[in-house]
Amino acid sequence: MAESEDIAIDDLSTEYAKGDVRNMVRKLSENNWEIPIGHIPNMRVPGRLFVSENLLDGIEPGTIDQIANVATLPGIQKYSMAMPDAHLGYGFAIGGVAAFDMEEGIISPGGVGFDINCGVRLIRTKLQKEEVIPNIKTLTDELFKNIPAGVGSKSRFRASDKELDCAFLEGAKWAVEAGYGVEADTEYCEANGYMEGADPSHVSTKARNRGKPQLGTLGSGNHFLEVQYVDKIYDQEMASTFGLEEGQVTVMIHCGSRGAGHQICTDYLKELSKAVKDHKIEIPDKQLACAPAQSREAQNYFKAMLCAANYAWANRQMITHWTRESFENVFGRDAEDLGMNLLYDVAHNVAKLEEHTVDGKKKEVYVHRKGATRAFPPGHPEVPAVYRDVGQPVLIPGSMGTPSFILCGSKEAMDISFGSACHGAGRVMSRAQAKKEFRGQNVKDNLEAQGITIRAAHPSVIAEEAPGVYKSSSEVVNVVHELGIARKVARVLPLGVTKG
DNA sequence: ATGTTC
Repeated sequence: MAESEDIAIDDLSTEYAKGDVRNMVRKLSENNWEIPIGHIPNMRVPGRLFVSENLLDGIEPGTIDQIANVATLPGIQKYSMAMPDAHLGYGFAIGGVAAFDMEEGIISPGGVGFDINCGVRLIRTKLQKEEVIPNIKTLTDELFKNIPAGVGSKSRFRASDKELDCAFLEGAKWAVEAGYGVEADTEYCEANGYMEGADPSHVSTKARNRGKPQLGTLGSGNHFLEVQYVDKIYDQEMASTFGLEEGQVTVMIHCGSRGAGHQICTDYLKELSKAVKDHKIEIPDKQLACAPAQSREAQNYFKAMLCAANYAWANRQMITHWTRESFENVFGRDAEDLGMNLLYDVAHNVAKLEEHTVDGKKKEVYVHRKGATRAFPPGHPEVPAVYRDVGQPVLIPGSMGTPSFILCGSKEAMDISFGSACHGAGRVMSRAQAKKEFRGQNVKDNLEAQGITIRAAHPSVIAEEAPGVYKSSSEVVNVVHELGIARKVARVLPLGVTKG
C-alpha cells in the first residue's frame, strides 16, 4: 500500500487557483520567468520557467512548486528549469531540466522519469507525399501489423538473456550488429545509440522479465509511429543540411524503454527513498528521492538507468528495421533505394554526465532532462559531422494528428538551459478526463476526414490522445525558437499513425 | 509512461 502511495502523483495544485501562478513568478524577459528564492524554504537557486504569457496561464501552480522543490536539492547549478510544455510529474515536473555538481550534487530517478530514454527518431525517405497518399491505408496497416503496439504488447523478437544483456550494454549498436539496421544508423543517434557504463548486474530480475518480451515494441500512451510529410521549411539552408525538402515523406518513431525502464525506475525509487534518509538529505517532497551523486546507491541507479537508456535505443532501432521492411513490402523497392536513412534519434528522458560552463568555468555536471530534449549547438563534438555547422537536430513530436517539428540546437541552449529544449506538446487534461470529453471513434472519424489514417491497438487510446487534450505544439515550439534555445527548421504533418 | 491501484 505504501508503495502505491509513493508512486501516485500528488495533485499539488488543489490548494491553489490556476490564476495564482501569476503571483508566483516574476517576468525577467519575454518567455523567461523567475521563481524567486523564498517561494518555498531552502531553495539554493531560483527557478526558471520558459513560457509565453499565454502558456503561463495553463501552467498548474503545483508545477511551479515542483520547479522550486528541485531548487532545494544539493549541488544544483544555476537554476531549476522548466520548458514551455511543463506539467506536473512525479517529483520533478515533466519538462524539467536540472544539472547537479558531479561531486556535491545528487542523482534522482524522479529527474529522469519512469520512461527512461523515451525519445524520438526521424527517418527520411526519397518519397513524395503524392506517391504515399494513395497507399497510406495499406502502408499504415502494414506498419501496424509489423510493429507491435499497445500496453503489454509482445515483440516478434524473443530476446534471450544474453541478447537482453547486449541491448542493455550496447543499445542500437547491438541491434544493428544483430541485423536490425545499417551501420550508419548509430552515427545519427544521440550518444551513437548507447552509453558506456551500463551494468546489467544492477537491474532486477523483475525488470529483466518485463523487458525481455518487449524489445521491439512501440508501447502505449503518447508513443506512436507516424508517416508524415514536410509541409513547411523555416530555414532552407539548415533543412538542406538535414536532407529535408517540402513534400518529402518522413517517418517519426516516438517510444522508450517500456516495462524495463518503468521497473528500473520503480526499483530505484524504493532504494533511493532509503538512501535519502541514510545520507540525511532534506527534501521537500518524498518523490524527490535521491542520493549523493558519487554514492553507491546513486551510481547503482545510474548504471541501471543506462541499461534502460540503451534498451530504448535498441528498441527504436528494431522498430526502424521493421519500418523499412514495411515500406519495402508496400512500395516493392528496397529501403536503400527509398532513401530510408536516419536523420537523427534524440532522447528526452535521461540523466547524463556532460561538460557545461557554469560561472565562466567548464565543469562536469549530471544533467537531468525529464521531458526535455538535448539541443547541442553548432560545432559541438557530439553533433554528427554532417550537421556540425548547423547544430544537433531537435525532434519535437506533436500529439496525434498535429504537426511535429524539426529544430536545431544552439549556443543559447548551452548558455541558458544546459543544452536543452522542449520535448512536445504537453497534456492539458488527464487521461480519465480525456475519455469523458472524447470518443475514440469520433476522434478517428475527424482525423480521417482530414486525410490522416489511424490504427490503434485499442479505441480508448484514441480518445486519451485526442488532439484536444494537448497544448498546441506550435505554441510550445515558438517559445524555444524565440528564446533561441532551438531554431525551427521544418514542420511535418501526419499522413498515417499507428498507436498502442 | 506503466502487466493503466503488486
